Amino acid sequence: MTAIPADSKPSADSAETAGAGGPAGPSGPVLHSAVIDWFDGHARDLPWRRPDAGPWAVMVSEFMLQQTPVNRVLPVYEQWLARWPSPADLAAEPPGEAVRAWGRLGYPRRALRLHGAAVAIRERHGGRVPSDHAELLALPGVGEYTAAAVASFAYGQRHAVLDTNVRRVFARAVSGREFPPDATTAAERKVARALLPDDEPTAARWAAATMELGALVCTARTPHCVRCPITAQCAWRAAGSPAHDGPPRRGQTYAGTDRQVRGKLLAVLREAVAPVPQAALDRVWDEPVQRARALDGLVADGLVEPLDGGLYRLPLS
DNA sequence: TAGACGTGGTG
DNA sequence: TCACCAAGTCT
Repeated sequence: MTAIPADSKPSADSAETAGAGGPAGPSGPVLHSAVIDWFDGHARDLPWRRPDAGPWAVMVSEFMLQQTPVNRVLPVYEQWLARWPSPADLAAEPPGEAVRAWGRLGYPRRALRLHGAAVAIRERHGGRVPSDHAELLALPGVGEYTAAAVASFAYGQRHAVLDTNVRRVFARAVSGREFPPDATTAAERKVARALLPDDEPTAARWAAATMELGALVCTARTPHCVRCPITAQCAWRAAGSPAHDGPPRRGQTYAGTDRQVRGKLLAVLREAVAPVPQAALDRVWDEPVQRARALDGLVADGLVEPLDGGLYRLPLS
């Protein structure tokens, strides 16, 4: 079976779409149908995908899902939207409340940025999550992926949505490699654009479907090719599923790092209802230089507010 | 552009 | 057990 060509034309090219199994390989629409039909039968019932989930709910989910598994997001997401059903509701509270409600999701700067995005939405967009990609991109915490995801999932627009799942699916199916490059490349964007269905609703469906395929089937550790709807067209399979070559992929160290210390410090402040004395923070880490550096970093990031008398709390502004 | 930035589940 | 991994963004 012919693998998906890296230079696939958009499906508008009727000459190519007409002949299934033509010389250029599988046509776009065939590929789209295979993945989207699979999605129709296997998509998880996630709250941010339900009809009652508006743009704000989608945006909240996208922030929380950055580098964070679905299962850990679910309970925090539910509480968050119950407490702050609109951007204005969140914007009306201090940023520290967002950090507190973030709980142990990790990367708490996301909470600060989501709060900042809510403020910006109130100030610049009349309290409505913007639908324009450039306006989304201008919000704090919204990068290339999140802007495309919100525009696509919340507003049904046509955007190349390149998250780690989609990048892995394309790396395998199109490029014949086990893993994508460390950082998103122009070549990956080109592939994603080329494979994007022409009409908006189908493109939005395709974006969600390819993400789900990567999350459930074309997984990083042990891909379930037997259950894959496009296994017959996968370049990586066709090549015999070669192992990743080249330099080892960047690992994440954590134990003993500033990140760990920051996490411990912030955990104390999240649980506290009143300003916390320095001494209480000193207990979480015994190495004073690293501890001070971590605390300074949290203050510099706006995650912690220092008060007079050696007291600290989550930020009121 | 490489590295910082949390946390916890898992093979 | 312990690296690896999870819907990235920012500098």
